[in-house]
Amino acid sequence: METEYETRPREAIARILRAEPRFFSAAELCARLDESGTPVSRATVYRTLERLAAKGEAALRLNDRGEATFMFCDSGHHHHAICRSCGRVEDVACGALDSFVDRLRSLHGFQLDDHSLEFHGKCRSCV
Amino acid sequence: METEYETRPREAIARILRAEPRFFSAAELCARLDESGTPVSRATVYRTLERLAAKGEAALRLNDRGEATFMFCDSGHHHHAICRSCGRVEDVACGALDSFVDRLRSLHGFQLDDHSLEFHGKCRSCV
DNA sequence: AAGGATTTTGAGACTCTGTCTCAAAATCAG
DNA sequence: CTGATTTTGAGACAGAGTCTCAAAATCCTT
Ligand SMILES: [Zn+2]
Ligand SMILES: [Zn+2]
Ligand SMILES: [Zn+2]
Ligand SMILES: [Zn+2]
Repeated sequence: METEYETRPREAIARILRAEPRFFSAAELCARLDESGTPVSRATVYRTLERLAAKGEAALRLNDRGEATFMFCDSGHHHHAICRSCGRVEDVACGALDSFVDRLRSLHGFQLDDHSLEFHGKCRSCV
Repeated sequence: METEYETRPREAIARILRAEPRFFSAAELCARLDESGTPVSRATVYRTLERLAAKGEAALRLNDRGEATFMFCDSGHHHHAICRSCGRVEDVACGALDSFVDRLRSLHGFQLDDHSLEFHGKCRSCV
């Protein structure tokens, strides 16, 4: 068998991710965990995040420095609008990309099977 | 004054980038340069790519491992369709994102000022 | 509540990407 | 050719992420 254990490190990480709708880097999480009195090793932070992402419970995003960041997130297909100043993330339903798909197929013979779309700006409280 | 010199390393890098419409990582370029008999140090490869990107002559893209990759590219705003198997890139004009912009503003009070959009699939010769 | 099979963790070594330094080499104008 | 200026390369360095393996935690069974 392959049972899953509920452990203190995993709960501490989930608690931080649950608290804010924004992406956290592994380093950020380590710092937060240290502050909150339940330190967790880097290895475990990475393992836990990877596990959450694999289960579809967290979204993985590379920030502009190429660092992996994670956020709790619905599993269905959608996109994100990220606030430049506070990092807050709004989910955005996908749609209206059909024109791109059509154009690419007819113009270049390109067969699309995926896309990534992300918005940047200022959220209501940061404008 | 601040003159720009034409040097062998810069020309060798430009020659490789010009040859294929796809993104190259610094490591890839170093390997190619070694093979082609005009080795260039990593430092110089990075400096040259950074310089090209700053001048708007090359596009910077983080691949799925967070590594910086570069490609010669028009400077105006547009997007890319990238072939999963051969890496070939087709430029795609931007458009049809107005519905997203409207929805975000009215629904969340989010003030958009930028976006990134990328397509993945198989190009004509790889289907 | 104790024992034991199984899963998880942490410390630290390690790899890899990318940056920085500075003396040596290349470029170019005069 | 000479000399001022720019560029390069070797290697030290920093930071993200991976890996190992013994020790610790979890949970099931008795
Ligand atoms: Zn989301
Ligand atoms: Zn979508
Ligand atoms: Zn382009
Ligand atoms: Zn666009």
